[in-house]
Amino acid sequence: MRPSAQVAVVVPTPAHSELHGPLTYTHDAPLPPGTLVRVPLGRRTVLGIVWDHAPAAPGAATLRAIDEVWSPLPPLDAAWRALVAFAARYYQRSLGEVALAALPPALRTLDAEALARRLARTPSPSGPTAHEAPPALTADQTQALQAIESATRPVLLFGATGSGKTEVYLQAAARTLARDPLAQVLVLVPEINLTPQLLARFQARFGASVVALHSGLTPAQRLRHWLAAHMGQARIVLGTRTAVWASLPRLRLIVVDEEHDPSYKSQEGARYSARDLAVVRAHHLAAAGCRVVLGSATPALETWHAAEQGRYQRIELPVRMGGAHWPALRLVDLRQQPRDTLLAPPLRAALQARLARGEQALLLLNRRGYAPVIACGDCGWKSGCPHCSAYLVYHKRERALRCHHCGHAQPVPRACPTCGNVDLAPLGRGTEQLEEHVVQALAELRRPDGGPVRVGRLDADTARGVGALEQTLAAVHRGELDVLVGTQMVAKGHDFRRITLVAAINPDGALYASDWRAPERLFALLLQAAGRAGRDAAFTAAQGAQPELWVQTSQPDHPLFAALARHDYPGFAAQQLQERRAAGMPPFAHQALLRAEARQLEVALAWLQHAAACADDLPGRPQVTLYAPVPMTLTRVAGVERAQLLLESGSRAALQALLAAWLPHLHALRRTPAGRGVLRWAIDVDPLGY
DNA sequence: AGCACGCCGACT
DNA sequence: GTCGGCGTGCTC
Repeated sequence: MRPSAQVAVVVPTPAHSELHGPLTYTHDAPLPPGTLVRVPLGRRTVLGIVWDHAPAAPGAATLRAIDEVWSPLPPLDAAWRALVAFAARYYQRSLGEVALAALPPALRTLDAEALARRLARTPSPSGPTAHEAPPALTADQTQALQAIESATRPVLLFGATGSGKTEVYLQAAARTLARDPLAQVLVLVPEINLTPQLLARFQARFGASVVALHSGLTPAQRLRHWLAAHMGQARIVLGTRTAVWASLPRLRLIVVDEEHDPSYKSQEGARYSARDLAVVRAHHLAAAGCRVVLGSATPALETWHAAEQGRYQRIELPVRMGGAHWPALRLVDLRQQPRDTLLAPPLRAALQARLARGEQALLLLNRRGYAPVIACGDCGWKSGCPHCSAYLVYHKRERALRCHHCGHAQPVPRACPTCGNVDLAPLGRGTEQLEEHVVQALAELRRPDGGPVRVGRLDADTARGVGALEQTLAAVHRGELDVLVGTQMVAKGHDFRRITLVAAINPDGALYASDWRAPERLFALLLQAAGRAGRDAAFTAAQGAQPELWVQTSQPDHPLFAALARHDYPGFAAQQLQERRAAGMPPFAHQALLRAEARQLEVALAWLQHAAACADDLPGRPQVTLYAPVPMTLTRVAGVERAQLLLESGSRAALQALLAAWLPHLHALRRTPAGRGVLRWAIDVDPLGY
């Protein structure tokens, strides 16, 4: 058989490669776009995807032949390819990198034979097996459901904890599946291990037609679930941000739960936003009637702004909470307290009173370890990381100093390394110290049954290991722990029945932080944390307890707290948006970052300076502001210096045009003297933090 | 990114 | 005498 057709194939060429379009291969017949193939690339063979158009002039003198065609597998459809093509263009990555990263990693290791074996073992298509009966909806929920069904724009489902968003998702999914016997639904969640309840509820309602897609699965499970989605057997796919890439040939509804959550933004590789791509994906499928629902109690300001402008349709679910009260806000002015106060007297008294009555409490402190740094009182030495521009955190129980950025660990020195002083003191507070402090402060206290108060801690340190997280949460749930101390991970989605007091020990970092998105995140965290209190209305009522949210702060007059006291997200958002508009910040401007890494900071900065110079005269340049290159806030991590250059424009099109035209110049810089010593560089479109 | 080829230091 | 350090270059 003589090769007679030229076929465009997308292969995994990384962003740094200058091969960013499809490559041309030969085959004995044309192949439909979306077909998976194995092709030779250099000295290896790789997985590739047949793409839509063969380039007019292949860039290579001699073309090579496709090795293997995976014909048993249906091609990836046009809508999937459109999503990948959009993301590659928008986030300035190569088509191949995005397309291949969107497939389950295990697929890349298969050959045609192994694939055939696997497909033979896939189960027969399963419809949604009716299990648990859906509960009756409230009037508000019914209205929300109807609005979703008739929506022609993305829907923002704005509703607090306890307003019944999940039931709306479930019934919207049920109606979508009922309307079209082949329809598929995609549900995105921030972190699957923190929301196992949602998966459980979907499985209880829809049975085996629900599959999960997230990084906690084994490679084989992930592949099986991906194939089930691709073959149309899975009717509902529930997963984390990577699930936005799932091949779903009959996708008709996308739900993005907790849409404001920063974990939807990928921070390495292609820096995509799964929430934004979900909106794009639904838009591509608008003609087929696909809807997208973004749900949150504290939407991202970008999303809120889009709703204000009418680009998204806002649907509000009023809080019901089964008659329970919204927690009252109690502020402690830390300026009136001694430095480094952990529990101010009024908070301590409130805590003791609650525990003595048999209620539970949740204490939030966003720093793990015992103290964020140890210092010498004589010479001023501080425990800096040898590889990062950060302090080593003191972990008392481990007797170690640990870097939370590069993983460096060392024993705690007996004496100051510079002056020999043996009196080294921990500075600042972490969850480990808070736990110790709370245990001491409550040692004398007795619960109504006469037992001692039991204190538990939940952070990345105690949650390590299989099931550790679930065990602690279950212990709180069963009432075996009275106080739970932890980082923000305790605020997410858990249902603690008897918690009536939630306290943020010192969240001020977010108010001083140079990160201008910090207030938005803090508001979301505190509102979410407050939602943990008073969940069990019957218990709260029987106790005669008004649930409380305590915040210790040295800025009690910050407008954030006034809005929080009123439980007023719209008010908070209006105030923040006004500030953003005045300062010309997103969502009133569009941003991108060029980041560079090198062994020496000067090298990274100089490269960015050269990069800025090449941007002159490019399309879009007049409408884009390029700021001066600066070191990142955390300059050095694991021995690598990092710097960045911010680009900002009122016009997304101008920014996109500039970035696209800039990329070849940036690649070319690699071969110039300016490129020497630059380890890596990357463009981050719509960056979250910097 | 892989994965080669390609020239200079401490080991079986 | 080799094993191996990562510098530089290529992949239809």
